[in-house]
Amino acid sequence: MTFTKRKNLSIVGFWRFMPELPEVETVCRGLNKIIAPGSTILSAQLHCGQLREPVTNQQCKKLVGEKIKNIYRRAKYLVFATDQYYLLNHLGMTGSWREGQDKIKHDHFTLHLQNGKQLVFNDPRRFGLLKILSAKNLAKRFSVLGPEPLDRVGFTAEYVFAQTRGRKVAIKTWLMDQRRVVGVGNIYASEALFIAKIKPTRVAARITRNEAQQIVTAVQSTLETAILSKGTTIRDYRHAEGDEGGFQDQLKVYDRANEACVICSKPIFLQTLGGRSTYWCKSCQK
DNA sequence: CCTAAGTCCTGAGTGC
DNA sequence: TGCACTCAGGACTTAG
Repeated sequence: MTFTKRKNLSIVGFWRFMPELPEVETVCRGLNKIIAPGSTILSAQLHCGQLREPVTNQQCKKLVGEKIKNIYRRAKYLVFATDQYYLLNHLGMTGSWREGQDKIKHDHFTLHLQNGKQLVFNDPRRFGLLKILSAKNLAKRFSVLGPEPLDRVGFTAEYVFAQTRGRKVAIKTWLMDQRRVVGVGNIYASEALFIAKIKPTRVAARITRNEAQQIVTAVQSTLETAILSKGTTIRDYRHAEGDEGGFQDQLKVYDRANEACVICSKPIFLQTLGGRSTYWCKSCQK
């Protein structure tokens, strides 16, 4: 492992983990503690404008002098709300924020705050996103997103049942479609379907009303437990210092190909579904 | 060579 | 024939 261990980390740490909803939520809470109770931006420096969408230093300069009122999460996005603008950020696959004065490889953006702290966005694969938007344009971007999975009003069995009618995609692919419900990525889709005892390959339209309820309950309990564990840290970053998630120890199927099912002891099956690694138990999930 | 957490785009297909 | 929508597959990128 060539990963450089980070020392003297703040609460933000050097987050390197799977950015699905629980991870983004964890990052969001940490960032809010750093900016609390609200910090004015002294400078906003771009080091690389080639992320998922191009961004220019000139656009970033609009943030200078703005006060960050709060940072919130919508879907897998982070939104830094300032007086006049919204800094929209997506972690992509490998994006992370840390507090620190040092500069390392793949640092793309630095915010200097009046409280003396610096927030740095790092993203090796550059699948992440940084955008400075007006309220109107932010709303436009978010208009395509489905309900928050932890919203008991928007994400219900009735909703899942209705929205899966006529859908021929596999239920796992459906769950990961951010237009249907947000925040569920490849790890938690496998995990939630294991809890729901439904096989990931099931055609969405064949989900029954009762199964829709099982899916809603499983998605919510999985995500809430993961948030309590501060997310999942896995693979290359497993040994990184700093704030590390703990949910990887609770994964029941993801990354456990051929290992014993925690329920029936039969080997966990790995298959590619919609181009993504999918883990499930052929015995427990129907 | 393979794999990887997310999203966006294209093109083929379907149904009205 | 359009039009709107669905869905599968690939592309983007770097690192191990």
